[in-house]
Amino acid sequence: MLTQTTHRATPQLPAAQRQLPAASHALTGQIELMGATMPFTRNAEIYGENERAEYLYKLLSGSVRTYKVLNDGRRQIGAFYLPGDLFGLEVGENHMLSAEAIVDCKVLVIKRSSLIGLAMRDPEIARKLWTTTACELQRAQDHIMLLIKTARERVAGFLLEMSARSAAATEVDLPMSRQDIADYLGLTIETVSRTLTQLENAATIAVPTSRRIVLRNRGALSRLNS
Amino acid sequence: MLTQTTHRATPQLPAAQRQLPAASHALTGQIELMGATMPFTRNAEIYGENERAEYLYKLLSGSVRTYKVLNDGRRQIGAFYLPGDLFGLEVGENHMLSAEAIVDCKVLVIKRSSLIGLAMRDPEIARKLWTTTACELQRAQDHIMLLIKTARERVAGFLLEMSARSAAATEVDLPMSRQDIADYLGLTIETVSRTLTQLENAATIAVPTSRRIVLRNRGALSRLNS
DNA sequence: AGCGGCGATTGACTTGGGTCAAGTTCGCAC
DNA sequence: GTGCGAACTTGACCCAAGTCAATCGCCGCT
Repeated sequence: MLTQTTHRATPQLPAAQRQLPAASHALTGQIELMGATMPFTRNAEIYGENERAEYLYKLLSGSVRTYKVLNDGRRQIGAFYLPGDLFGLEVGENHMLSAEAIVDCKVLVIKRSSLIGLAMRDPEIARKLWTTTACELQRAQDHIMLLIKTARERVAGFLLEMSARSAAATEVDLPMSRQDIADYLGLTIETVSRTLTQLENAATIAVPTSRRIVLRNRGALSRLNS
Repeated sequence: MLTQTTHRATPQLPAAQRQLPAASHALTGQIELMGATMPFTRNAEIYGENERAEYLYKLLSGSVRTYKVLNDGRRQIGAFYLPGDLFGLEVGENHMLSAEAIVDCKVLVIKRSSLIGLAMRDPEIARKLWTTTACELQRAQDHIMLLIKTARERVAGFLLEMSARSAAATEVDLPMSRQDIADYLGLTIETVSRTLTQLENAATIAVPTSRRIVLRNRGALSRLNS
């Protein structure tokens, strides 16, 4: 890789620590009353890539993954969504990724057309729609930065990101499988597993159960996170 | 990687062939009259990561790269912009990436605040701002899909993308160096070079000069592009 | 208790792409 | 022309992560 000579003087906080302009806070008003709450069971499809984007979704409980599948079967997970997150908002007619429930979920479903109609009248709503899309863009750009790093850096970054998004300070409860993590990070399940045990051996984390991770040395993780 | 069993029935066109909702067409109206045209010389910084985003930019001539630098010096190029493209539009206060002129450029510079003021009054403008951001999101998501592929697939995807964006059908004139391409694709300069000669040996492309590439077998490239 | 079965871990081996080090080509200044 | 430097290419070697395969551990079922 390049050794860039011109460096910015004001380094940005790493993605995992930075407070994203929370999509969860946007669009919380009377708009939500326009929606109906729907349940989805584990692994159920919420919408598919290229389907018409009739609705916007707000996750009430459970967790969701969005993804694309290449025609040779490789899957790339675009994002994980946790309760409070908005997802599935599109500007164009169609969804760009598919969405599935990782575990049983409750989702608030909001008609896109009525929201856009509202935005035509109310610049405040229009701005919130725009902000929500910008939030996704930020997420995607952080994701790109993850994908150019080493396996250890990617896993560290992922753990910090999940930790920043969950309530508990030092303990992360992962709703997704190793396969999901691997497909999010562009690694194999074996590499994710090996990297976690490496970090555990280095006393950086503890893994009491496979879905529960304790951050024992956040500094070390942040250092890895570049 | 995963062998996903549930496949969508309606496969999407690969990114390079799909017609993006062209940012170049958005926001072309009286708004442009609000801007002043500015020249930038080769390698000049147009704006820096984390700087206040006072302006939105429309490239009139030349080409531009946006990028981030990790604190160990690795650089990731976020996008290349060609004449007609808009860049540097932010919803938040600050730029998320830095932007530099790849060659001497002429850029139309538009005040963001006046544009946003206009959007408050005119829902048409508001929607165009939103669409422009959605366009960047699409680009970022396509970029993510590139980064999980093999070197040959990345290079093929890059060539198809550049070809789709340039006027000439079978010939691509690259404004950027091998280092820029490498930092865009998450590869090293050596791997990019080797991959291009591989493709040349396979009669898939021709490389009359290092900045000029002839697509001799677009089908083969598309097949690589997954 | 015993039996599957699935997800996760671990091990042995392979390989694609990175690293380091020469060359080569091209453009430009003199 | 000649000389120089930057960009690019090529070669030899190495290593991080992928592949393939075996094993473990946990949970639910009968």
